[in-house]
Amino acid sequence: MPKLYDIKLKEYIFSTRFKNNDFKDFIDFSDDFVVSEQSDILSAEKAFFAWEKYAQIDSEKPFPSQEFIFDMEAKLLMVLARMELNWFKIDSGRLKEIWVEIEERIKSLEMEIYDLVWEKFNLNSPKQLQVILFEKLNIPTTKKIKTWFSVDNEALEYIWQKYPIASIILEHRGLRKLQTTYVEWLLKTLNPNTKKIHTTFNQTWASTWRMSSENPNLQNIPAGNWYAEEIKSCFISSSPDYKIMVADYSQVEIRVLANLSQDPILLDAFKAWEDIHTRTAKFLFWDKEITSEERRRAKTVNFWVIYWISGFGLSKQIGIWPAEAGIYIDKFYELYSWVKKYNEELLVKARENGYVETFFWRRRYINNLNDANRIIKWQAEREAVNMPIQWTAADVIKLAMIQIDKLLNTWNYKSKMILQVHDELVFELYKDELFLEEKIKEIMENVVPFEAKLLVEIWVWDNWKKAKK
DNA sequence: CGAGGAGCGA
DNA sequence: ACGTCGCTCCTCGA
Repeated sequence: MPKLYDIKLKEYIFSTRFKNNDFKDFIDFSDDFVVSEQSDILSAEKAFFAWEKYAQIDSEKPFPSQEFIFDMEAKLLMVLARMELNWFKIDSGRLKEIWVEIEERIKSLEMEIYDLVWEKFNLNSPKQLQVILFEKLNIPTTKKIKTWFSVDNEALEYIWQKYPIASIILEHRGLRKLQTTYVEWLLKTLNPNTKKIHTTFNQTWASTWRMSSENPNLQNIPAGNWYAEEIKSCFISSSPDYKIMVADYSQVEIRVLANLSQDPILLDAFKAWEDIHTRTAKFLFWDKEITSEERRRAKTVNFWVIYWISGFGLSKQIGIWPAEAGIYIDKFYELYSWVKKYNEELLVKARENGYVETFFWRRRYINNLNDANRIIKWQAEREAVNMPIQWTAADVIKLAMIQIDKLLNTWNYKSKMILQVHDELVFELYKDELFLEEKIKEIMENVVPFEAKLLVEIWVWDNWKKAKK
């Protein structure tokens, strides 16, 4: 495998000629050309930015595993280039139908709103909406923002029971979002010849070393409500010979936390294949039969406590009083006492060294841990606590992607990896290669020999829509 | 064109 | 003041 800087030297010329996305105008979308040229250009871009970023790190003190990380990113570079060439097929006909359906609903919601206020105004303008709600209708304000009072979802949800107009605005806004950001943007970025979506993966732009995706961003396709699921079902396989396979890391962050903190209760729960949210719920709510509502609350607690959230923040999340939320947080640390100890020691070390490290010794320098301003200090602490978890999770899936790509390529399988969404991989699975499902699950779960084993869930369908968890 | 408000995902 | 990050949309004023 060539080193990243070798790739960079070889491809530098391309990256300077085709900065950013300008190159798309030069691409002839006939198949041969795409495979050879575009691959070079995309790799070049990534190599260029990756090299720049590593050059920065090089100027810092060297640290043990730099070569390992460097090697991983270099290998991933090629994997991403291949993924971008595979593209995701879209059912554009259905997408256009959805656009029309949404448009009709939006029009009727608009009429309802204009009727209620006896006036036409621009619903897309928060400024105009503020005037209508807070001056014309005299609705009490709830949340201050820089300029005046907020009309965001949180504010509207607070008043919708007393003022029905709020719920209409909420629905209207949600549908506009789907229509413009997703349906229209997907149709715009769709390649008309191949009916496929070409996203660009950025390997090195995110400060967290997560990947990002743009033109279009395929990492924030909505899910949950009816229209959102309809949009997801428009992501289809490129031919009837292929299925869409989704492989999803289950609770990856809390499993990573278990392994970093070595908390015995947490480790045991995972080793015994217990449901971790129920485990927490049993402790929070006194060991009786756990209702689904209690499990849901415990899930939120598990999820947020690893982000070092305040009692105030947690209370807003689950709609309880701050004092009660504070009790949940204390309880969490009582049960998983090593997690608390681990976080405290991590912060002590971070203050001494000025940095924190991930499982793979990626390093993050953190400045404001001793800032006199509490707000800034807390933010730095959250960053310090978060980073080893989030970044380790990002590395886990990167390593898995490299191995899976190797598997698919050495045996010349027809199945392809087409997308990464942080803890989820999407494949086109060829009909004669269904056995790859097990192999891929095996790779993903064992790519890092954690004590609390990683768990991967897999779905296979005709499209990207999947059952709600 | 950029800031600000808003909202989607992980 | 009280998860983080990234991408995209729209408006509005310079």
